Amino acid sequence: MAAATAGKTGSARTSGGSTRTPTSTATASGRPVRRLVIVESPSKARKIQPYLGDDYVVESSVGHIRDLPRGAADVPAKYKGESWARLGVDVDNQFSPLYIVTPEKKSTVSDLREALKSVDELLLATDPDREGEAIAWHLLETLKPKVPVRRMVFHEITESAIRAAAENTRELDQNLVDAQETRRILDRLYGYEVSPVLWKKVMPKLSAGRVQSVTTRLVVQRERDRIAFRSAEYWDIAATLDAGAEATPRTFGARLVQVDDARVATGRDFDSLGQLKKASRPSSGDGAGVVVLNEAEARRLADGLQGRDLAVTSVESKPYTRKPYPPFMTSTLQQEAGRKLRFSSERTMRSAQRLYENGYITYMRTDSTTLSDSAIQAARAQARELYGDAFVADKPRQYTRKVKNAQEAHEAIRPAGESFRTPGDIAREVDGDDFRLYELVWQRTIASQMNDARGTTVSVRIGGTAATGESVVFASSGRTITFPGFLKAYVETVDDGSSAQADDAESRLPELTEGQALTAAELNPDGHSTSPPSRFTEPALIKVMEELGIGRPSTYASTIKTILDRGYVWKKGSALVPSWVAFSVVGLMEAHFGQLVDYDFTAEMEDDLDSIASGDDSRVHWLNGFYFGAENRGSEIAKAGGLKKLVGANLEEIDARTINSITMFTDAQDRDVVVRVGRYGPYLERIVDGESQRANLPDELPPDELTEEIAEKLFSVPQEGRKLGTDPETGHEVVVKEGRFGPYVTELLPEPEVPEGAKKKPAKPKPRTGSLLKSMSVETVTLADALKLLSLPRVVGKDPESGDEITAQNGRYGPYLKKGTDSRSLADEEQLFTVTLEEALELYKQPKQRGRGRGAAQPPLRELGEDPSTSKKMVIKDGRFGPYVTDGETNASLRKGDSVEELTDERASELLAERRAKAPAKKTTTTTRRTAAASKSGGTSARSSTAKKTGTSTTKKTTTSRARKTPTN
DNA sequence: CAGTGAGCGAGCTTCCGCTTGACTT
Repeated sequence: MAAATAGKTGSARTSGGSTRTPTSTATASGRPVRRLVIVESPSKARKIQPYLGDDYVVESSVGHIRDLPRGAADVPAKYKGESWARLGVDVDNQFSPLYIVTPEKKSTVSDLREALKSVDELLLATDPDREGEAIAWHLLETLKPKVPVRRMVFHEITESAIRAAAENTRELDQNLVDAQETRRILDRLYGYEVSPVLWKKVMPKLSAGRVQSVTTRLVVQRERDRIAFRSAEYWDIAATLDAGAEATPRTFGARLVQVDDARVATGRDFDSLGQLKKASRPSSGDGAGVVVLNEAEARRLADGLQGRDLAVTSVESKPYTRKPYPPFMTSTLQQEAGRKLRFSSERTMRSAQRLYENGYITYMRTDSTTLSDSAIQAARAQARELYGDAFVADKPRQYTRKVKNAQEAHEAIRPAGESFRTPGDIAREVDGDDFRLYELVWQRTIASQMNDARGTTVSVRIGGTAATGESVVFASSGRTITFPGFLKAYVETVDDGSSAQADDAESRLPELTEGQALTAAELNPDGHSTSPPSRFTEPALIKVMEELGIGRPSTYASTIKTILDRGYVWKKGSALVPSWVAFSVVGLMEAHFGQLVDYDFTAEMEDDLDSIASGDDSRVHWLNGFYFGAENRGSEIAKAGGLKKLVGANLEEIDARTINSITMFTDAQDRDVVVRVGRYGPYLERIVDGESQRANLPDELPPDELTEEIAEKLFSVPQEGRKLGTDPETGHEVVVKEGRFGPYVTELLPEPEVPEGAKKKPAKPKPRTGSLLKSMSVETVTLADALKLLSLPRVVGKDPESGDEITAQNGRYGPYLKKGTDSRSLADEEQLFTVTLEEALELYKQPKQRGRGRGAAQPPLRELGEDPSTSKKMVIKDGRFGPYVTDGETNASLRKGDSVEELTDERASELLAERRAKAPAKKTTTTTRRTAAASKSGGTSARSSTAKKTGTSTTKKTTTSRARKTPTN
């Protein structure tokens, strides 16, 4: 049963009005009080049960049990006709949400109801965070318990903590529940209002959302930076200096850092576009500034320094200490498993889930780095045992963190238990991914309780004067680690493509003193070029998501899966590359929904949710601002007039053609080279002599590799398809191609010879073409198939009465016969080649019929009874769009979940009633209205705006903007 | 991105977060 509630009632109070705390231990009859405890996770329930004993029954909700309906199919009949049914939120009535028990949770809910029957009290022990509070409230609303209810919270799963939590319960925090509900509704409104804009303007089935859209934007922006990047070259001198025979090591490396008063530029002086940063330019007033050496200068200097005296001008020694890293939380685990083990975040989470369920590690979806006291003791004990006292930190280390949106409902991820099993201990039980991940968690946890690594860093500067007069300074630094501390147990891996040094890397310098003379064993001019910012890997992207506070531990992996599934991003090795569609979508969002893809949007939302949780703001007030707008307060989107207005205005204003055109650069003739995102994938276009020139873009070409050079190459490749062979009759080559209307075969005609003295080129003859039949595919079509297709239309014969020729051909709506302007559909494609004149004439004898099968009317799939409301006989028929029920006047498609065999008369009647409610007008008016609507949406759709037909039906704005654009194209 | 003649039941796609099995290949 779908439990629907529109809006909250006063029943959201716990303990049924009772205020007794702590709860009593016995019933009036003297029997011990039995309590049902509901947690979120089944394995947590198993773990807690023994701590609480026989008077408690511990069950789990397995996450959320109710949610907004996913789509129309989930909406209970009662609300189907409502204007807000699509959203599942009654925006005009206090944003009342419609909650239904999630289909897969129905059995969980009935199990919980059953368990509730035998207890005297209910303890809602869901996680101590916003979502957990909401789950508790949903349980209360759904189970409607008759017994007292209390909220139980704990942050640690130990016997004492659990027992204490059971004794110190509280009431449900309605404000916190409100904050969660606000978050849920905001996400629904954002996702379900903005996604349809993308369907109309870019492509069907695309999606937008608070988390995925910003994440996609990050990847697109990085690619844009890479495209804009221009590599810069800078030089310095790498010297090998000799400290004399006594020194160890005798020689060491140093680099030129200064010439006269100017600092020699290094990679850090260049920005993300590869250009010298403003602050580093000589004109910035920063002393004598920075000098970028070129090759000639570097060589000249190196030559001028040959054999010159060098001397140590300063030696600076500083202690090096490095603190251990905090224990893992979800994001850092995914990052390190990605870097060290090369696991995708999904693979990491799958493995972690197994380890958790089998009792090897603590809960794996957490944003906390906190360890329980017993875990700290266990880690210290094990570190002591393995590495000795000196390696264990003097005092227990606790890692608190203040990170955006942290809810900290769980512990850090660590080995489970009061004492840890070493990887060796579990090697027999666990292998593969799970073993390697456990080892990682174990090492990191142990290391977190160990001592700092200590050592020394030494910075040396060496001066000299070149024969040509310049004074130069070389620099060198060394790091020695005298006490490795935690590094002995665990070293974090450095990101791919990062210039950072691992924490345990050492480099030794000899003992040097100020004034000490040195000689240069080698002076090598050294050229460098700046490199573009590297692409995101999954771990790197998750790190940024976490820093921006977008997404939650339970969703990092699934968000990445979503943007992969939608085709916004694809993987090249471990790098994430944005698709051209992503460029279109992000471009649209930035231009028209800028507030929604602002990197700070979630952070601001979290602040606002906090004020709802603290009671300073209300759910309805906030949502009103977000959806309907508010002038003086609230988010940027509220000031912009609210989401609803924005979506409406943008549907009219956004020009699909502009959105789906990504101008890359201008070619040598100053023509814009544009990537167009079309229905059949992206292609390149430019206007040459007033004509559009197009080229296919290879699927595997990352946007930043589309250089001018490559573009020229692509343009020069003829639009060729797969060659099938040569037509023996004409000698023309036959190819199969993907076209605007799907796959087709065509012949390649030889270039016509231009007769001498001819002023104009002769008109090009048109090649024969033919769409593939349904039974054929681009991959498997043969030359024989192609020749058959090219032989169409086939002359079937002449109508003896009129003398008109009857032909069989393949058209827009499939195979058909044509006689003048009169046509008849053929039942199957094979008939194109086999139908005889007699059969054709037989077909023409029958009047043109709609919905006909092979001449006879299609029998219904199933007969139903009479519609109780109209007393009309109902039948189920099969149509173009699948089975539908009809009473002769109204037709209604069967929905998801309806089956032809099991459809009841009641359900059929309901479907018909719904259909009637939607289109109450009479036939004629319905037709005109539908036509109008169709041409309107056609005018704004990406697909049609590129097709010729819509020229007349495009909106004024589209037309003007296209007209304006034409000259530049 | 090829160009080829109808008339007609469309309905669905999509969000973020919280949790695991029960399905089939």
